[in-house]
Amino acid sequence: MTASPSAPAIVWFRQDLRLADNPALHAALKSGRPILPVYILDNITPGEWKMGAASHWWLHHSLEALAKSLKAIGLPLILKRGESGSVMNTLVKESGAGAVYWNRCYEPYATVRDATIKENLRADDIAAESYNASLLVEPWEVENAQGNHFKVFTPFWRRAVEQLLEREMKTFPYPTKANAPATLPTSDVLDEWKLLPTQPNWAEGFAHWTPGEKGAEQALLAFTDSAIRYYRVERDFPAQESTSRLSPHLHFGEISPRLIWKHVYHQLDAERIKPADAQKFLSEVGWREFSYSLLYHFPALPQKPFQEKFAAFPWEKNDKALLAWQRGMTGYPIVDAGMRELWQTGWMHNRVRMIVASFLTKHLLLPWQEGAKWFWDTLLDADLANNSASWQWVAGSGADAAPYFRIFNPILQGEKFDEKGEYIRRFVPELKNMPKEYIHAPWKAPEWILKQAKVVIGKDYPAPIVNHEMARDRALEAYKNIK
DNA sequence: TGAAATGTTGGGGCG
DNA sequence: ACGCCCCAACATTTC
Repeated sequence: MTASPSAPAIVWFRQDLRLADNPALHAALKSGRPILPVYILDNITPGEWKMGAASHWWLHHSLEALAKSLKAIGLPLILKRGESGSVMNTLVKESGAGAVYWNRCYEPYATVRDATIKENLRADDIAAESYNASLLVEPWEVENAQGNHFKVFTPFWRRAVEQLLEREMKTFPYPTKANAPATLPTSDVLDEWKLLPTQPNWAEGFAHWTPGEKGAEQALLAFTDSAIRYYRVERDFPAQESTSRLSPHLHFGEISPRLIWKHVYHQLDAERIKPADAQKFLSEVGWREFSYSLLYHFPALPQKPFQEKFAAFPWEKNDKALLAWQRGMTGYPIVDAGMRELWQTGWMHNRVRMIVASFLTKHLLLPWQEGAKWFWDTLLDADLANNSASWQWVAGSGADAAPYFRIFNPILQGEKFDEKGEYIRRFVPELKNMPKEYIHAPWKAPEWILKQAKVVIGKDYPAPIVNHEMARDRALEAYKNIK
């Protein structure tokens, strides 16, 4: 049986929680059918990569924002929970839908899941179409001369930019009005999903974020209006607010990378920013594209080392050390500040992410997968492609990765990038009175300095859980096993 | 998008 | 004036 043209079109929202430049929504509008927007909370299909606690917090607020925006153009948002395929099946039957549109997800479990759903829908004569809303280039579009996917970032991005400049970048306008079906399926109540923490409310420190499409747009405008000018130089200093902070918005698809690209070029054409500044920022967006390409071509990226030889690396197991790292109690102030920033704010500055990741994998010799899991649960911008690719990058096992022997010295990194210790003082308050000369290695401070700063090492602030020189030698020794 | 070890150079102290 | 040593300062190599 073929559904009538007046049968509703379901728009299945996933990681595209926006109305602007939303191809699936646009397709539904174009179809002329009544539109039924749906979000399915699927904590079954993703297996071990089901959404983490911090992401749940963001999702709650983002869905609230999405529902509000949809309402303003005349549409509801139907919330359902369960395994995507069977929920969709029920929804289609209940609503008598004639079409289902969605924007692609690229996680391995999602591509498999969505292919099956599409096949089943079409077998029932229901139109099913998917679109690209999340990436500047599809992961399969960027190939080298041999027709393979790139394993090095620079040539990848060069090729991608060439392609992007060759073609017109199409974006879809923000819709003004839409029609909903006369009868609606029942919706879950968002609050009953209990996505927000209650006791203890560990999300207090998340308050400065504004999830949702409007918050994303504000963040983009604020950044491209001024901070992008200093981004190239200042992005490495965690005490400054010089990065875009767009990552969670991008992950949830509250902003389209195409609109980011267009907006940066617009600023460039108006000569409000310099080409080098625009390029630097866009190349960071490019790393996201590169990560998606890697995950697409190497679906085991979240579990297995991209470079096979790392399968034999002698990682250790040490729950006590892992816990100290997670809690920001390693005794290395720059590491601890980062881990506490993560816990308190749901985000960590990129420079510090590299430092803490290097510390986990090289100073503690703990597997990068452990770090990836912790980030997955605590980051508001937790994104399977970015998270997996970046952890492998630091660990040395990834594509175009930092060589394993590039071991960060947490003291030097602190001195270089948080010279005055502002960032450390913000997140490690027990060191707030330490003079900058000793704040990066407080255990080396003379007795009278410690006394004056009211710090007893091992009591107020932990002694270093490993000795840097010893750890460095040990890491290099371990590396010899796989060289 | 490192750090440490090793090598080289050149100025100054000093016999 | 000269050679020698010391050691920053910088460069190169290695991990």
